[in-house]
Amino acid sequence: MNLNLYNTLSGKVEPLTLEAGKPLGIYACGPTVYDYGHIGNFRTFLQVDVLRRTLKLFGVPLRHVMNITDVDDKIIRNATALNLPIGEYTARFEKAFFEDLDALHVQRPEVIARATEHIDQMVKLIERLAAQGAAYQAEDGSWYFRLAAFPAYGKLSKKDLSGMVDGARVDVDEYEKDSARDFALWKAAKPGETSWQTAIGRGRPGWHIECSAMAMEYLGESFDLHAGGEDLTFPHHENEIAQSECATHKTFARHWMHVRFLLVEGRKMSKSEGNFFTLRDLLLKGYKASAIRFALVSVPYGNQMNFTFDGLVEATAAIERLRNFHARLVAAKLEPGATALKAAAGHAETAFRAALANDLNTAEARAPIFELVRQANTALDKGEVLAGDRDAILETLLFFDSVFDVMEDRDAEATRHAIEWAHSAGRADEIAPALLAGLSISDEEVEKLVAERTAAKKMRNFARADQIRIELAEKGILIEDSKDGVRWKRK
RNA sequence: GGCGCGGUACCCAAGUGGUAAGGGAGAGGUCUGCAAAACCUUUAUGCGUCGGUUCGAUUCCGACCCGCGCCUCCA
Repeated sequence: MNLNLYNTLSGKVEPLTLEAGKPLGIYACGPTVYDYGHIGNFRTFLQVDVLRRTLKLFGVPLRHVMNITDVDDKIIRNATALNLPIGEYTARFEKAFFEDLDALHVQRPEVIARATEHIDQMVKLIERLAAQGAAYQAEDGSWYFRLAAFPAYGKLSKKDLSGMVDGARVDVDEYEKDSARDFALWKAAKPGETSWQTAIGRGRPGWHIECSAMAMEYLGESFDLHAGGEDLTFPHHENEIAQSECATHKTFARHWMHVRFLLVEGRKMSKSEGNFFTLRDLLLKGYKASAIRFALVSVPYGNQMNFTFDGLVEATAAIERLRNFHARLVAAKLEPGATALKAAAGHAETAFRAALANDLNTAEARAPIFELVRQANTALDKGEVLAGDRDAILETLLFFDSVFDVMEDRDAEATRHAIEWAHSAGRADEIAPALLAGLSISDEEVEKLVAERTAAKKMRNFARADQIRIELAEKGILIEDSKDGVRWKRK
């Protein structure tokens, strides 16, 4: 199946085309590792994860590159304040970033590229630009890209530069640029700052050049798809296009995907609004990683999403519904054969794939899955499900989960990590009491009490049975009796 | 100011020129020792407002109101 994806460059939904024999090349802008990631960051990474999982579902071989920006102004400032080498500072946050991605089940890209490990490639690219007069060095030793060298500038963000006057809203006094809109390719070393000695002088790379250089290094001078948050459209991606296409005279990325920002409780997320949350904040409040993933992924990437705590509660309930159904289906004792349900499962899968193919419409993709769950539950109630139906339904769920990845309950691990981190980071007071209650009882102890309750029930000692259930409920353990046995789970 | 996006039930959220997916929540019911889970019924003659085009608009066009984003380094 072909994926139709909105292309910022053309302003239209277009099929993502493959070059014969080559894996699809994707470059997705990664984090600047200067702090813990917030949910806005993760919305973008999660939506790119949906993209890569959808392509894999469609059988498309991938080469997905993500950069790590591990040198920039904020990093230097923060590391200096802590009196740390920047490498030590960034390593800490890079590690945290990948822990967070793991908690959210974001798959690793094929290539992870650190800016500081590609200085050479950046310098060569700047030299290439300089050779044709598109880059120049200012008196302080910094290098700039000459916007005048690239007339197509603005084609991605649809900006008309002729209306923009130098100096109007631009800081012109800091460096000696030919035009205020020229952007930095290379920043001359300042005393005490991290820098590299290179053929173009001592200094450090500008932000935009790293993505151009690393994308070309791993995907070639022209590649399939470039993705990132919507804020990057301008100036970051526009600048990448300018410097790359100026250097190579080739189309840089053919397709551009931008993930829209989220709002938190209806407002732009900001520290001053008090609605700024890292993943860790949410885990410590007791929200499950799977619920956060499901909530962040369920609104299509092209739509602004409103992230709310009610939404997390809802996502938790929706996932429960799926997991309950899955467990019920697997445990059911079924006769061989198949009914119309088998075909229904196939239709649900077709609708699921079609929704994703339609510009990654995750909201639309969920619907047929939930519909199938209801149909199958109804049939299970009536005892009408046969083994062949189950096989087909489980297969559909597998495809669904290959993209959404919320069926298997691996939440306790992410929560436990967050709690350990809170202790080490001096934030133990932020851990929700309910989480601590849940930790106070092991699986073995739960099993023992559940067995005792089952025995008590058998002897019609309902008082004791209820007492155990209440006791467990206080620790966040839910017990469910069914014809096929007793099941328990952590809330 | 320039460019762009959106306003769908109690909440979240798809969608379509021909009469409103899905999830959550609420209410009633079935099942159950009690629960939980599950199922059934129910909750928008209505899709920001006002006009227009059309046999017919929530869907197209216009105006207005409201919210949001980008406009030099925030995903």
